[in-house]
Amino acid sequence: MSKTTIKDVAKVAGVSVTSVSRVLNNRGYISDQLKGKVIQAIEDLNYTPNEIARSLYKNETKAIALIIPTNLNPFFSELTFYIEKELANLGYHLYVCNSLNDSNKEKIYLELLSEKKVDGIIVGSHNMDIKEYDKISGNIVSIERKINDRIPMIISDNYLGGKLATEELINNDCKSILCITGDQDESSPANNRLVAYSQVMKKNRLKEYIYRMPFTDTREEKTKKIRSIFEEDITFDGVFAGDDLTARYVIQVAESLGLKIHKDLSVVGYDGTSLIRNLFPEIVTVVQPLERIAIKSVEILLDMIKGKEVKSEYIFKVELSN
Amino acid sequence: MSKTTIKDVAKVAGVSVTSVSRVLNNRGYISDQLKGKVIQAIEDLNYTPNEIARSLYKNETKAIALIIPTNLNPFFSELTFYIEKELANLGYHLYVCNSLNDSNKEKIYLELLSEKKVDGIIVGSHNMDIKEYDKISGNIVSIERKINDRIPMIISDNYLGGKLATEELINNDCKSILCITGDQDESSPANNRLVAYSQVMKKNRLKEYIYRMPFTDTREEKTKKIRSIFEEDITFDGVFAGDDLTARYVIQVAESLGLKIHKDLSVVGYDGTSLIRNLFPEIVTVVQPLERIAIKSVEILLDMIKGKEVKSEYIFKVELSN
DNA sequence: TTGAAAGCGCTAACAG
DNA sequence: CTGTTAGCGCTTTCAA
Repeated sequence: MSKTTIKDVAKVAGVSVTSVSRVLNNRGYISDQLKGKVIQAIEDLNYTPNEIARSLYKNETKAIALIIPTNLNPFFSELTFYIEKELANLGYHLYVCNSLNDSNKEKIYLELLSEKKVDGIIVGSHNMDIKEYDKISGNIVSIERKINDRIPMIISDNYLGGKLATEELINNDCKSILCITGDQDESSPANNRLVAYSQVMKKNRLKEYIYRMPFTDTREEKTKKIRSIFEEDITFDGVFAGDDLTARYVIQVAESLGLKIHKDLSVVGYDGTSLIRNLFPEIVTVVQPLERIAIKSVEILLDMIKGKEVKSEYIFKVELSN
Repeated sequence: MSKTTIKDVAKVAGVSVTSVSRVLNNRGYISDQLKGKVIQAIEDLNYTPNEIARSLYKNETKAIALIIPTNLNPFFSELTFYIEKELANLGYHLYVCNSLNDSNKEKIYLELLSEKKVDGIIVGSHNMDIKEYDKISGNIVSIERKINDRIPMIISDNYLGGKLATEELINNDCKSILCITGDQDESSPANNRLVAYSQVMKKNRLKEYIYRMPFTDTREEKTKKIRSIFEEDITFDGVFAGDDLTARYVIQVAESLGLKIHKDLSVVGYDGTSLIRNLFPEIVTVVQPLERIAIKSVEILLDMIKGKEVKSEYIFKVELSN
């Protein structure tokens, strides 16, 4: 928090601020002699350039914001991790913004862009009225979410995921398969999992059972709902859960009801984060290539910042665990 | 990303930039008439003040950095969540910095302070040579880590945690209790868990078994080590694990070896994050009041930024789950 | 009440 | 090769 500025360095080195700036940025003509003096002064004063001043001049902050519902969820936690890692490698820093599915909070975070505090935003959230995004200029990419035509989308192949999951359950001889999905709307890429489920079920002449469970439900709420589903007369022998946490809750409820997993009930989850797979290696799940998605998001965003043309959609394959 | 500046607003409103600044900051004398014109112009131009310029002038960024080993770990994930939440409430933004236990990375992140890109830093990491911190001026608080006398420390009562855990195992009639701990050095607060374990064991005339497992070990490495411990002749009937993930791995290995948890082997974990407790409600663990720790860290850091006096240590009680 | 002007720390024309 | 100087967009004395 030293107050040493480029002026102090210039004074101590006995040169102009320009010369200091030159060695700082290693740009422009400068004799080795001056350079030496400047470097010496910088060391003596333990000087660090003020990045804020640089940002103001360059109109560039080397900061990116990531807006997600909550980093408590392993999916977003892992996404955050890989994005931060990649950005750090490239000399950027990451603001993490938990919108908590509150469109008002999301809006406030988006202001980081117009306030010039960030060079770009990666959105993994989606609560704000989509139209609001139309007003916002600046560099934005979106993960697993279609926002508008100007905002590139990095997604995984949700249709394939839904297909793999449903087929896996059918291969396990399940006849009565419940699909638990989030409360996303039809335009959401995640909805394609549902489409795939329906198609595969139809093809196999099986009756569809769809249950919508809001993302925002707590563990207690989810568990309660799952319990009441299982306590109704329909006896499912397969569940395709919308995410791994839900899959785990289903397993907990089923076991508490005396069901044997794999034998009485097959469960397939979704996401396949390392944490969940470490904690519950036995879980069958659709694995998203999170690291690749993260790296691609960063790549696309930085391309946009550099003014390069980017495609409007990037799709990644998923696969079944094990 | 509009390029509208305060000058544009002034021009459109037909006033000086000073007046615009006045209404922006709601400070100083300004007639209602001028104020109205300015507000109108701001709306017409969809103007947002450039926070970077403000930061430069005020020498304050309203940004805080959190340096942790990795936000993949539920403990740090939850810490990040609560810190970000609290900061957002107070109008601050959070940079998340995963040091990956690499002292060089930690050093680079610390530069955020001297570059004036942040107003303060919360450190939950600890790899950098402690002496390096002495050179750093600026506002820093530390979580669960003694860095130096100038840096306040927010910790939980590790001694109490170790005591509760060991006593719980003894109450479960365990006679042969293994303590798995991290590779922290003796000055680390976490070391007090070990001290408590030793004292309680001694008091009960039980033989101590301590195993050090580096934080940085992967799940595979940890599992392998745990397996070889259990395959040796000593047959433990109790394990005090250094964190909940390790506890889970112990349980996995034990079950794979045909042991019944609770009956053949009792396990007590540490941390008690909501995620693990949701996923794994039956786990017995020492619960740290993470939200309170997070809020206190923010409070102390902001106090330091405001120039207030703060204590050098803040200790929080822990408790056993269930 | 209002505005002109200096300056936060830095970079980059432009002269020399 | 080196230095003077004009901003980057904003806030705040200080005069008017």
